[in-house]
Amino acid sequence: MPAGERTPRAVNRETISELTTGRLSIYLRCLEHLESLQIRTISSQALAEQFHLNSAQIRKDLACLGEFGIRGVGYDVAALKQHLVDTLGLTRVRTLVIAGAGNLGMALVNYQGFNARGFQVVAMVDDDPAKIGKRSKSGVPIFETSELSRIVQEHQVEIGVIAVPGPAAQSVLDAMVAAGIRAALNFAPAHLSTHQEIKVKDVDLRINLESLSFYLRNCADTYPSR
Amino acid sequence: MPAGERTPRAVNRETISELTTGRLSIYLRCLEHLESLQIRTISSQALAEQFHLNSAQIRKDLACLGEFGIRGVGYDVAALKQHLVDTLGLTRVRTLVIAGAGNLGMALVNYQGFNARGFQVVAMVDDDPAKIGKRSKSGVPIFETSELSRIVQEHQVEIGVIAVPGPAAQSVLDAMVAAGIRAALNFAPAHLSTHQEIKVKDVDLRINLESLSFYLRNCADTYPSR
DNA sequence: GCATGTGAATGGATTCACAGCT
DNA sequence: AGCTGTGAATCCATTCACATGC
Repeated sequence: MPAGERTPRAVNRETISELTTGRLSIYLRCLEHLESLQIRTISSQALAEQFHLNSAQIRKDLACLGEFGIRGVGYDVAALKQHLVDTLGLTRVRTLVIAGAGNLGMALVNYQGFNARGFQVVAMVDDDPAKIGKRSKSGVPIFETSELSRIVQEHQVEIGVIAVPGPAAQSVLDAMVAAGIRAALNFAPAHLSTHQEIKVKDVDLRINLESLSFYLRNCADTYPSR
Repeated sequence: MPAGERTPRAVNRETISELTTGRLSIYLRCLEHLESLQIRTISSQALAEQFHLNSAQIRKDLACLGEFGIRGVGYDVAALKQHLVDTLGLTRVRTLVIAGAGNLGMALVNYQGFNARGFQVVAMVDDDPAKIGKRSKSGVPIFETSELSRIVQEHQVEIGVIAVPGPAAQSVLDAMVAAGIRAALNFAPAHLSTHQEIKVKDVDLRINLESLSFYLRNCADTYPSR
């Protein structure tokens, strides 16, 4: 190995697991919080306490980005934050299209998290003629689904959000692929046969409720009083 | 072991992992679909193809419920469905309260999945005086947060949904615990220090978006054309 | 001394492969 | 023959523990 190597060793980003990237997102939040508190330096130990995580895990996760910690001291908050932003691809705004202007779609378009740091909803599409031409509270216009391709071209849309009923989800996904979208967030409770060209992430709210139901059934159904 | 044992061996439900229960929910959906198609029997092989899963995993998961498959044949759709419903505690309706009547809370209260099989939103609470006394489109009333305890008592509420901004989330969770709620779904992007008495499940929509951003950054940012 | 970065050890979850039942 | 149920093997993630560097 050449001496004096300064650039962090090439990190194979493709080898970072999704579990890890999820935690990187969480660390990023925490760092932003620390920055707002004017804290300059943080140790893996201190971070671990905040999240009930193991400090070794945090160090392993962060080591994926290269060596940015300072031994004996900890991590520089600002520098580490910048590396996380970089690694997660949040240096530029990613544009979204939401398919489905029903309750869920409308909620998402108005939801802060979908229009905050790094993300922006540029349009919605829906099949209901009554909705076409209207706008969300926040001003996002609703178009016919057939216009998806044009919208994607025009705004360089990168992420599609599927907020349509289950049976319609597959055809929406297919349309997104055809339009050139490379990543999608699927809220429909359906198993989409997915193409090579697109990365789909499922968010299934009912599974979460059912998981809580399972918990209640096994632990809390047997509560003593009541 | 006594011969002629007919009841399935006692299954320790506490040993079923969350990953497994999540898949049980998915299987349940699929079985409902199959039932609507009048299909009586299904093999783990066939189920596996639908979900891109391994058939051994499905068999292991289902074995958690006891031995219900028929060797050489497969699983009886109706019977298996009933066992899943049972195991997941979906035999009776679980009542929900949603804290936060903002965009997200309103979306959730109107969302089908939150008022479908087994779940029912009975009330919302919010701190904004302008919202108190109003109702959601679907008719769910909005109360002051201070009334949480009464609502929980009155409707035997079992699940709390936290749909308030990050900073308010912890105090809402505390109030839910105080009111006797045993399970919560948290949409706030905050790390809640959790009590023994309550099971909290986090749903972080931003993490999902950031995960897609990470994917785009590493695979799709380097697309050839465009 | 103190905290990182990391090989080694552990712990889970997934997959394989086959014995056993229908 | 066909498919389940499951020990054994494998794979992946987490945790431990310590050498390394500030």
